[in-house]
Amino acid sequence: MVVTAIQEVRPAFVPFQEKTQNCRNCPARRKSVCAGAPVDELDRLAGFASPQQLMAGETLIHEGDEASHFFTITAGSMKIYKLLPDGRRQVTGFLFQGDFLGLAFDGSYTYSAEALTDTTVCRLAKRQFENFVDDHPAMERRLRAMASNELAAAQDQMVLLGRKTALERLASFLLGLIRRQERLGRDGKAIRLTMTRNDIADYLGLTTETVSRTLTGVRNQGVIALDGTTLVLVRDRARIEAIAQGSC
Amino acid sequence: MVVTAIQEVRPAFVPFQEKTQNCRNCPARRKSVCAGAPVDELDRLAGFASPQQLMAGETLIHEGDEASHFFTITAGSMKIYKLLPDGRRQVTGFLFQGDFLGLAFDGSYTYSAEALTDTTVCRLAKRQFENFVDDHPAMERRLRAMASNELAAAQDQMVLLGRKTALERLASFLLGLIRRQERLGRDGKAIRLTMTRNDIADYLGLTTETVSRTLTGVRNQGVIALDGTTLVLVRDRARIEAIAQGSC
DNA sequence: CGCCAACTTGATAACATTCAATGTAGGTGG
DNA sequence: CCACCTACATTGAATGTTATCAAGTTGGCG
Repeated sequence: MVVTAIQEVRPAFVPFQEKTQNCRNCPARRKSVCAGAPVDELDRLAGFASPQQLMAGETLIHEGDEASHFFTITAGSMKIYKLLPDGRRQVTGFLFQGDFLGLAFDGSYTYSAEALTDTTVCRLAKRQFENFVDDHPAMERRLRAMASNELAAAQDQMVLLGRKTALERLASFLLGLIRRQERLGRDGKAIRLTMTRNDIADYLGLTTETVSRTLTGVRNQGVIALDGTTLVLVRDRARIEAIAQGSC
Repeated sequence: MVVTAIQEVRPAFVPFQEKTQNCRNCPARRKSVCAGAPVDELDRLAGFASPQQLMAGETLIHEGDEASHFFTITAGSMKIYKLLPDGRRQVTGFLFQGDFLGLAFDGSYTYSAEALTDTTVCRLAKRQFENFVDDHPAMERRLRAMASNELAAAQDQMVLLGRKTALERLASFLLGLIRRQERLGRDGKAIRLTMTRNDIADYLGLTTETVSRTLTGVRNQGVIALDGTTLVLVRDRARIEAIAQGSC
């Protein structure tokens, strides 16, 4: 039953087939920056927007590359990350439907982005998109709101990385996934992890081994159950919240 | 000689005396969000802007309080931080002239802000400021640009907190101060630390002791020299950059 | 059915924290 | 003006959480 619900989250990959993007039918429009565009301007928007399919594991942008496009995630999930010269990696976020890539740069991308699952993004020509935004204050406002929200989330993540224990980090991470799922109208009782333990580790500033051990720990305490390695069943949400806050 | 230059950075505290704010003369205008306001609208802006003086150590906003105002730093320096219930603290940023407080919230402040030195801020009534911004696209654009820059900086800080060693964190921190000073047109050979070791520790996700030890370490290696506890003399900037990147 | 990547588990080691004591500087009052 | 007081900073020793190194195990997929 629960499993059935989850399978719906991960449908067989059916990419957009249309060659010309039609923004009116876009499943992500209301969630994305495009919700700020008036309906009668959607065709102009479609003029410089094109869908792009990514297979799981495919890289969309490389940190440092010249930024010629913005992107909105239409379907699927991605991770964004930064690398140190010696290969140490910090995942700065996991992105889902409606999320925007490219808010922060000055000519070149400041992070790399890779698809976690099969993903569809909407590719927006930078120059034309910027002109469009200049003509639509509601869009500009929405971009700022999105940037502000991301900034607040980034500050929460700084608290996590700077001051929380491994257990608290993992609980905070799970809670974030639960809340996101609830925001999207689904219940937060079962969470499908679309990223590897290594991705989670690089997001939480830990190692794969510590993530694995900590996950086993909370499972043994009955806070969660695991069905396979990717399906987390939430048994005691209140406990997760308490741990995440550090009141434990 | 160097000390003389530094003393100019920290003049005796002479607050604005004017009761009515005059945005035209504002020393921070060109650096701040207000640079996006047309000159002939500065008087309207001044109508809901009032200067406020803070003594070193004074708290301007408390995380969680209802947000009724935005602020721009006119002179001085502040720290912004978040607390966990048990008192663990993460400093999410140090703010200086021209910086804006309040980019990210939804009714209430998401962080606390405290003056490091005697500081003057420009207090902006939230509602009226928002209306003003709605009427001035250039201001909206500037707010977004500022949010984007802060977001990029926040992502850099995530890399620091999640993946760098104590030594690398300290070098990154010093480099940030050096670069900011250079951006402001002064040379980066001497840096006055306006924050305590504890503030630095809470910014870098370390303890006071580790910051102190690490600082002593780089001093003993000749990378920097210390004059008292607050004046850092940069001896080997290239080395600091190399360490900060992790190539060491 | 078997392979390979991902995951888990265990033993050891390291870096940073914690606890503790001492040192130093700026500010206040006698 | 100096001594004292309090904050802040430094240094040392012991501890601990997480990383590292090293096997094994699982499970998804051809």
